[in-house]
Amino acid sequence: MQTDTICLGLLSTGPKSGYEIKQIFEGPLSEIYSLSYGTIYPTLNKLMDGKFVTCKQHAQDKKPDKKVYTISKKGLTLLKDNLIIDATNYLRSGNFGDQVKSEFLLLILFSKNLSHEVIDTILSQRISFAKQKLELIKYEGPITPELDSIRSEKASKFIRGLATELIEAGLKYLEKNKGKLGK
Amino acid sequence: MQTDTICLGLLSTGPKSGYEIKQIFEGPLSEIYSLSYGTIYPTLNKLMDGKFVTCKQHAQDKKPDKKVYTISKKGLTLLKDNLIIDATNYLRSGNFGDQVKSEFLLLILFSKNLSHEVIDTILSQRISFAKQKLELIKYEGPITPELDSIRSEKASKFIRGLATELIEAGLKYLEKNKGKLGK
DNA sequence: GCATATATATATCAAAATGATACATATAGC
DNA sequence: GCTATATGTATCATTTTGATATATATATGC
Repeated sequence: MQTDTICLGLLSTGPKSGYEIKQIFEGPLSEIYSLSYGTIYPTLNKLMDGKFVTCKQHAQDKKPDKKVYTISKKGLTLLKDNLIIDATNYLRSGNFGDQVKSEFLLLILFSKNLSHEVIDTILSQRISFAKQKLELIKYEGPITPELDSIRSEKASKFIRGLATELIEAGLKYLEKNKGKLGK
Repeated sequence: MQTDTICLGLLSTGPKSGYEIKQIFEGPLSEIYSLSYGTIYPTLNKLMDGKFVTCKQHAQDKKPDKKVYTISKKGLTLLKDNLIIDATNYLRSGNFGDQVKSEFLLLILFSKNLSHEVIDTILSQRISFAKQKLELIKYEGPITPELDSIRSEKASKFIRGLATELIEAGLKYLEKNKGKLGK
């Protein structure tokens, strides 16, 4: 999916700055996708050039201006068109485009070359990491309005539910099978 | 994790060609990681330059020569050194480096902009896709020797078990909740 | 009180990776 | 006989990353 489409999709749930888009990928969407500043800022500028978004500069005393982007009518049209194309390509290719790169699992795969102590540490660190993730994802308390506009979407709840199930399944497996790897 | 380390790790389970490395990322390791030819071939050449691997060219009549790479002693040392560094960085950073980019979940996230029919199709296509994946991952029948050298590793079985649990959990969730998204 | 770390905020860029394409042939299906 | 897929290596423009720079405010610890 093009970065343009992803940014427009996020802006379709409410106006946001580049920094806030990045925050979303570090928080609520970290199980789904990621984008770096080097991709986000140029994309927002490109969307500005094409009038797919508008920008309001909020002066903040002593902090750099906050540039809040709002999707335009033209942008919303582009978003819908692009999503339909993406969905159609999906269905045709039979490839759902999920890209997973897990350094944890690579370390496990190559664990023959590591000592048992290191492997044990990696596994237990991973388990506590997964528990933290679960706490974070289940958190329902107060949050910034920008992040909340994502969190309250029906689709977002669907995805959080799925992510929760996946993390729990992984956690359960690791706790049950961690002994089978080392010795 | 550096591409060098990943290729060395795969070669540590037996000699392989660039094409076979790619095949592994399309098949048994598709749940873990991916690499393109544009990354694999230059990396193998770089490893050759540094004498971390050796290469035997098998002439095949009418097909291009098959270049089979074997890890050297120097390469095995580098692999172990790099893995320890990676494991240590992991533990220090608290970041397990998993990178997930799911176009499927993005489509779901932005599904407000799609028709119910398209959403339903995406969901049911995804469900049958997951079922295919499960069949593939559970397959224990005959396979090329190169792929088998990966499959028979203890770590590999651990990872396949984990992948199976994750896919099953996701499948169960989708089947149970698919109705909650559309209407 | 002072130093250090973290959060807010945008921007840039070298290095790395992708995705597409090119080339050449064999086999399998229709 | 045609077309699609599989085997196999290689290249390259475009995209993305990951690190860094810049600037300030606030919170934490000693």
